[in-house]
Order: sequence, then structure tokens, then C-alpha cells
Amino acid sequence: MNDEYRRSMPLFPISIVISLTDLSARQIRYYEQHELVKPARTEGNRRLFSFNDVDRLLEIKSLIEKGINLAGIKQVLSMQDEEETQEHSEEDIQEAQKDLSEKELRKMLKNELFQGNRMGKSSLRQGELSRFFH
Amino acid sequence: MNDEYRRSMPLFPISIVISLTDLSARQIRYYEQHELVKPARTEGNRRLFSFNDVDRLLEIKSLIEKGINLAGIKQVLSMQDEEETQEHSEEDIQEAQKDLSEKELRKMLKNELFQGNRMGKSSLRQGELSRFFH
DNA sequence: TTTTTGTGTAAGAAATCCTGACACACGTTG
DNA sequence: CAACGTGTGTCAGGATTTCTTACACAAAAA
Repeated sequence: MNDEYRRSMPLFPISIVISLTDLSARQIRYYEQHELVKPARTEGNRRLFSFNDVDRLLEIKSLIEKGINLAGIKQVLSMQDEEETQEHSEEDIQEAQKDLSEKELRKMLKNELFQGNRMGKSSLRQGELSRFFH
Repeated sequence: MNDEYRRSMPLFPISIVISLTDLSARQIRYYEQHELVKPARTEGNRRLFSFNDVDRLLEIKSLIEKGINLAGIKQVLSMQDEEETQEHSEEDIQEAQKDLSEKELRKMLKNELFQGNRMGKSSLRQGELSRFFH
């Protein structure tokens, strides 16, 4: 609750985020451009990332490495955002998942997606950064 | 243990530390100059502060507001540093406290120091930052 | 009163970051 | 196959942030 406030506090310049995520500046800016992350800005227009932002970037990176394109990642992330705010019934969740797997995933990700891990929530879930911080 | 590693990771530029501590850049640099904090540096020589650094600065600020001068603060902090690394017997701790109170405090802080709170460890202890982060 | 402390402020230089813009490999589409 | 779309690298010019050094000064200490 107050926790979310702390995790969304703008703290890191892009250089730190680069070292934390091993993404390039170009990648990070490109993801922002496509609204996968929305870092805050200083008065002088410099990006400032929160813990949530960094977590999100790590998640994006993990999905990228699975071969998912940005459109797909956007879907996944927006679904997760919904889950965080609203409480869902079992049906809702299945509905949302159908939305992703039928309309987008099967078509554009072919079979690469489900090699090995079945994209279970566990591996995609938040808190990646908790390996570094607490 | 691994926790200490995370808390000592250089993450924040001075601008963020300024907003987090409400200290001026001048103050922060001055404290560094007198070795109360030792922030890391980027390749380009910019300061990078860790959680521990910010905690320490908040502690410094709190002590400053109590009217303690830098020499006294340095003593207090160095004592705390020792406590963190080594395990002490009861005697050791009393010894250290005597070291501070007799040699320095009574002489240079006069009576201002003990007005109200008796400088109990509780109020000086670390983790101030935990009010903002976890 | 003279000195020391702690902080403000300013200047010039250097580092970091910003937004385009162009390139390009690869995969997709017509 | 040719044309297009996607995701990333890289470079340039400009803006912002930070650095050090130096001077100033009020308040406290000597």
C-alpha cells in the first residue's frame, strides 16, 4: 500500500538502469516510446526510473529473450497491470488469457513461446529486482 | 548478508539524494570532504550514493539538528560502524560510550546534547530510509 | 576580537542525457 | 524477389546536471 508508493518513486537515471538491466539506452528509450514503460522526468527532461520501472524492464527483457515481440509484451504487461488493480474471478482470468493466446500469441509467436517453460505466471511475475534489493 | 551488498550498491545521483534528504549539494559534498560519507563515483567522477549512504546522511542530518558538530558526528558514526562489523561484549560497548562521552561530548557539546532525548541508540539507529523503501 | 565551522553562491569545465536521423539485419508481406 | 516493418546501433548537436575551486559570511568557539 505505502509500499507501492515507495516502489513507484522516481529514483534512477538511465545510466543506473542500464547497468541494472543490461539493456542499452536505445532499447530503454524505444520501449518507452512504445509505452511499455513510463519513467518520470526531471525538470530538465531527464528520465527518472522507479523500482517498478526497473522491474518492468527486467520483465520486458525476459520476454524479449523468449522471442516475444513488443506487441506481445505490451499485451502481457497490460494484463498484469489489470490484475494488480482489479480483483478477478476465475472466468475473467481465463477470458483475458484467451484474449492473448488466441488473437495474438498463437499467430505471431508460433511455437517458440512455449519451449520449455509454459510461460507460467511464476517466471513472469514481478519482483525480479528483489534479487538485488529488498 | 547479501542484504548488505544491496544496501551498499551505488545507485543514486546527488540530485536524488538532495530530494531524499533535504540536504543541499554543498552540505553533502562538505560531509564527504570530511569523510562522513564516501559515495562511489562514476567513471566520469560523478557521485553515486547507496542506500547506506542515504541512511547515513539522514542520520547526519538528524544529529546536526540536535546541534552536534561534525567532529561529534564523526565519532558517533565511526562507533556505529564498529558495532556493525564486530560483536561486542557489554564491557566493550560501555567502553566505547565512555570514549565518546568523556573525551568529546561533555566537553564540546556542553549540555545541548542531552536536552529531551538522552541520545538513546533508538533514535540514532540506522534504517531511517526504511520509511521510504523496503 | 580573531579564528574556526558550516553553508550559500558563482564560474567554468566536464560528464551525462536528450531528441532526431540514418543505417541495417531480419523477418514478414505482397 | 521486392518492399515494408521491427528492433537496435550509432552519431551529432544541444541541453542539463554535476564537478571543483574560490570567495563570502554568519554564528560559534577560542
